[in-house]
Amino acid sequence: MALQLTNTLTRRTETFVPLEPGKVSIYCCGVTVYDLCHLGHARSYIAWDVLRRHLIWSGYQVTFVQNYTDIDDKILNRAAAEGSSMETVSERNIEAFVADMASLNILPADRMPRATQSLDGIRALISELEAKGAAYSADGDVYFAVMKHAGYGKLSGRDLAEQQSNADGRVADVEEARKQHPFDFALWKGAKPGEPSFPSPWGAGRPGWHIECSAMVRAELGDTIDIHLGGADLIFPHHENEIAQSEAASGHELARYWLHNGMVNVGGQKMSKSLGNFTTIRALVESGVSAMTLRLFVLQAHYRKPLDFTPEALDAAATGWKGLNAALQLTAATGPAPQDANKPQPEIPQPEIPQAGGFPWADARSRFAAALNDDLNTSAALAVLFELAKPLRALANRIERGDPAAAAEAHQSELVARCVLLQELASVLGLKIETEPAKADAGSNGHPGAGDAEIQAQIEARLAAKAAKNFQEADRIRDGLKAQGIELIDKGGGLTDWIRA
RNA sequence: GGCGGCAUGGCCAAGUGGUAAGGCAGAGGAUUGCAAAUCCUUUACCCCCAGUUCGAAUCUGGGUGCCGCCUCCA
Repeated sequence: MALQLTNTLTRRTETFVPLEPGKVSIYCCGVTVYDLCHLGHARSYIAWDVLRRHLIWSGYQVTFVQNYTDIDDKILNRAAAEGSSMETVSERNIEAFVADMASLNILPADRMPRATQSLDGIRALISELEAKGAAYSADGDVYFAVMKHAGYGKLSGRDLAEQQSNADGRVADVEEARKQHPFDFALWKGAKPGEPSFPSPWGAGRPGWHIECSAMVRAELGDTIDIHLGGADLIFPHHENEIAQSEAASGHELARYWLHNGMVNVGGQKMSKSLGNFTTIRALVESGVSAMTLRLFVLQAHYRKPLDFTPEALDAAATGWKGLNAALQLTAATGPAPQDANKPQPEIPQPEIPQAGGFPWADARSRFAAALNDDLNTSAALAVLFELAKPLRALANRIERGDPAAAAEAHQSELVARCVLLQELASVLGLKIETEPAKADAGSNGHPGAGDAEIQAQIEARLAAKAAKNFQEADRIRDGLKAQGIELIDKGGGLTDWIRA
């Protein structure tokens, strides 16, 4: 089955056909770099990362461009508040963005243009629009005239006449008064005193938000691209305006497919900076939630539906990930060596990997592919992963316990084939092995708790007590350690492991 | 008010005409000195009403509830 995608533009799920066979050009709206990314951003970019990985896995040559908006009121406000500059705030948050995306195992975009580096293209585009009569200037600002563009509203389903009457009752501020239509939006904003500005034919100022993306798409990928991505909250006005600008200038369709992801909700409300109900990726990871747990949490829901963020759901994902991770760890020990990490797309195997024919689960690969082809049904795809992983995690556990027969079983051809397949499919979802955090530094970073040596001594004492059938003493030691946050795990062969709970 | 979307077991969530995937939690069992961890087994007729159909969670109409966008937002 060919890839089906739900296109916001047509409100239909359509078969994906690229402009050029075998190649896909993608533009993904990035972040305004005034603060750290939160779970909502993570959801969006994980979803699109899976789209990208799936396309690569399917044999497409993908060009993925994502922008940074590094000129914006919010950045200026932040800079003013902390007494630094726009550049300082931007640079810091771009660095954080790169790190956060990497921690979530999101493939870096092929190119990441910035608004501040795209000014020539922006000015050229505004000039073109002006020459075509689609833009007008007013007091140093330049606006796009929505009434001059037939088809304005086609993405979001808005009707200009209707919206105008709706807007009539609103309070019109100074900026509103300059507009010919309430939906007209700024292409260029005249400089305000004390703010950074850039020269232009319309006077010093800075670009509006929407024009940045139009200019960057054009500079990086051309007039028409295959897929344009973004959050559902960008449909209007951002993407609507982007279409209007680009199509008014070029006369060509901007993007064939528009994909939008659903929001992350908290208590039934959208997670957002303005509501203040957000949790940053960083805060989650620092609180001990693993990156792959976040990935699993996000991928268990369909990308277009709203996703509720609750501690319970996150716990469920953490436990679920533990099982998959155990299977993947066995896979790493059994399967073929990982590929060269320096290759451009190192983690995504190409489709030539041999089929695991002959086994009852041999159709797992095609079921997985069918799930992703069905408008990125990651939830159904994950079900295939869990199915493959089940016997592997059981085996991993037996090996862990020192079962000698288990180690031999791991090399049976069926299990090896299963491992190879699991590894391949997991990589398409961007799920990768997470190793246990090191125990060594615990206790030394301000947290009260026993040092390793002391814990080991206690374990020895308890084992001795157990051997002497002094279970009361053994339990006393265990409870004592538990009070310090140390949990003991008895394993086969008289061994005891421990974890910091 | 306009546009769009969603309602499936205790929680999260697939499934778009043929008799309910998966994860988590729960229950029973195995294992354990007891635990923990782990493994095995197991748990739903799909918001309400009406209709179409041999047959509907899935289609149609109506109702109710919830969410997003209409200002910056992934």
